Amino acid sequence: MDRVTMEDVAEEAGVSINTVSRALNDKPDINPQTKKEILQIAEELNYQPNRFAKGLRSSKTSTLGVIVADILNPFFSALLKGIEKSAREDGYSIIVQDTDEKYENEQSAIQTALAEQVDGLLISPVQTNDQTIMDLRNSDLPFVLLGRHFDDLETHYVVTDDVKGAKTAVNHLIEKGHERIALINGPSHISSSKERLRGYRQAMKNHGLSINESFILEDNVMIEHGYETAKNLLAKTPSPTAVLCYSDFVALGVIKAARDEGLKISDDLAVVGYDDIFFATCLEVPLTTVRIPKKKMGKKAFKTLKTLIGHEENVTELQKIKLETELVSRQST
Amino acid sequence: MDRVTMEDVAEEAGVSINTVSRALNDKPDINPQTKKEILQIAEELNYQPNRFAKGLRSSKTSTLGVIVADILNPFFSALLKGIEKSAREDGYSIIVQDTDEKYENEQSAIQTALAEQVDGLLISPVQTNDQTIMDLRNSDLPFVLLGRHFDDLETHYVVTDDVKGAKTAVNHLIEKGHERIALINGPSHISSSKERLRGYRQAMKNHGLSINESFILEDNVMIEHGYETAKNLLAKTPSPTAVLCYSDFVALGVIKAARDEGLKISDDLAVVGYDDIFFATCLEVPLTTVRIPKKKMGKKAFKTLKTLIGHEENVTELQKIKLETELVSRQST
DNA sequence: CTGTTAGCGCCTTCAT
DNA sequence: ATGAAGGCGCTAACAG
Repeated sequence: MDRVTMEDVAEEAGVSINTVSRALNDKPDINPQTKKEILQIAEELNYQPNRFAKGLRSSKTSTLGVIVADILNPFFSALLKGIEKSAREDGYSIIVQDTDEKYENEQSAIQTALAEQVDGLLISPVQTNDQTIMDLRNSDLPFVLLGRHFDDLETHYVVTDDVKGAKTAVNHLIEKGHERIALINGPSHISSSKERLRGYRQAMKNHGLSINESFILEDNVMIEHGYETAKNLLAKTPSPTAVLCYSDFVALGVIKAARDEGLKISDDLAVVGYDDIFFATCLEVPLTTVRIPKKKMGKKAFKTLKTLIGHEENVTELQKIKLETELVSRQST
Repeated sequence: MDRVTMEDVAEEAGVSINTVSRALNDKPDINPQTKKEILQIAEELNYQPNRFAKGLRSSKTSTLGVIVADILNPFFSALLKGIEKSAREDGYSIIVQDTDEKYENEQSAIQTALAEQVDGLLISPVQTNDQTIMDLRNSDLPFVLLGRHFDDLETHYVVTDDVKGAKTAVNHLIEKGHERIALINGPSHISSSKERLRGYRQAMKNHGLSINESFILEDNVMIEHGYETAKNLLAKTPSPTAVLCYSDFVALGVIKAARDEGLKISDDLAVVGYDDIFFATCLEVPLTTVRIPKKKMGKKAFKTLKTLIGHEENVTELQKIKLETELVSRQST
């Protein structure tokens, strides 16, 4: 049994293919009555539009590309979940690609997305190089950056307010009486690292605290835990009494290192994570962390992209969206 | 600047569209020299085949559907990562859908996949009902079950040997001297739960240990931690001295509950997880767990599906693949 | 309001 | 070894 086409429906309804098309696509110029009949018949026959014919004709595919840096990272999984859900609700399919934080993969992923003729693209860029994104801007494919953005490259993006997020976290630590506060940050080429560093510096400065530059360390995102880095940090004299981490994963590593040193979390070393992923609550000492509204962010990114797709070539105003984070205070501080 | 088509290439090369098609698709009946020239020109012009035209003609899409129960679950993320990688290497794109372990979502996801005209489907079924999968079997879309399978429904699948996995874990606990061993299992409609229960029973029986049926509990997969369940379990008298958990997440909940009770992990309560997800090593007491080769499983599932797609309508032999797990012994036992 | 016509870009006969 | 013609299923333009 072959797939049902518009022709089948047309025949059954005794009208032309075109009329069927009008009915199915909510076009004007059709008798409500015929329309109703056609829809009915299409339903009975279980008509499913052929995406490829449609895509070929209209060059609209109802498919979006999503390029994330690492699906295994719960932060991105959660974004993906939000994106998938809202896209699906809106009739879009998503094609997912994973770059493993490697620039060359980003390049080929974007190439692939272009070849796939997606209607739009959501990307969390690797940021070791901005060439691909620049190229992309020169193509006419609408895209929105996800969670990361460039200082010197104007694009649409949906991120969180990382300056503020880090600032709030540091303020919290200062309120708790800490002065020797360290930062184990992500790679400095990533915008969120840069901004969190800014937030950290601002908060310290605002409270008149001097910054020990050796307390500012950088870690790899992919390795996802700051164990070694924290080891180094804790070996310093004087050692910090509090650490703000780039992610909850990094915080895990820090906690492990602290345990090795016989330090008690909170009492001897306060730890603040970032992201608020599931297991933050499950630790021996539940983790204080900066919560990112991940699913919401995914949804928002989709909505934003959809707006762009709607307006097409139009000079749409640049969408620069910063969502708020929330400090979730638990027992690690 | 419009997209480059075969026509453009043909014009540039001074040949017919058809010849270009022959060159680009490695068809016979073409002069090696002209072929070479055409490929050269296609390259220069950066020709990209139009998937939709291609799909329309050949009804092959180079796209696979992947339907997982919960992207947020690191087990599925890891599968996805393996699938994405191997699919990409082979020129396939993947369209991802998430069912949130809900049967109605599975139904619509499969409908969607059908409408999307993917070449094949990878599914981790919800298993509260097998109707969708039965329907799918009656369509001619090749599909492979992922991580879960049905007893009474013959399909291709790639899973792990859950009977053996659980048995090995229980054996390990018995070797350590435990006799009151509990099982906090997943929902009983999921095949892996059923099989792990079988493995548990077999291991206990083989060692002549009697099973306290009240030590066998069932938990929700989505909630992803067995905290409440473990609370109940630990309140029993006599209480178990060891627990095998359905996942590392469940194990986390158990550990938390044990902490509440003032029980020391390993000494007072031995805990074995399942999956071996990242943070299993990062816990205060690193978790002994049954490692599932997740990425490998993803790759294997893709390969299997690809075989089916190759052979098309053919009565291909049923692929029932069970991968081995590995008990990773850490400090929680 | 409805039908006819003409492709979208590609691949598959069938000629040459 | 190459080209011409036709059509996959659909939508958009133009007639009526």
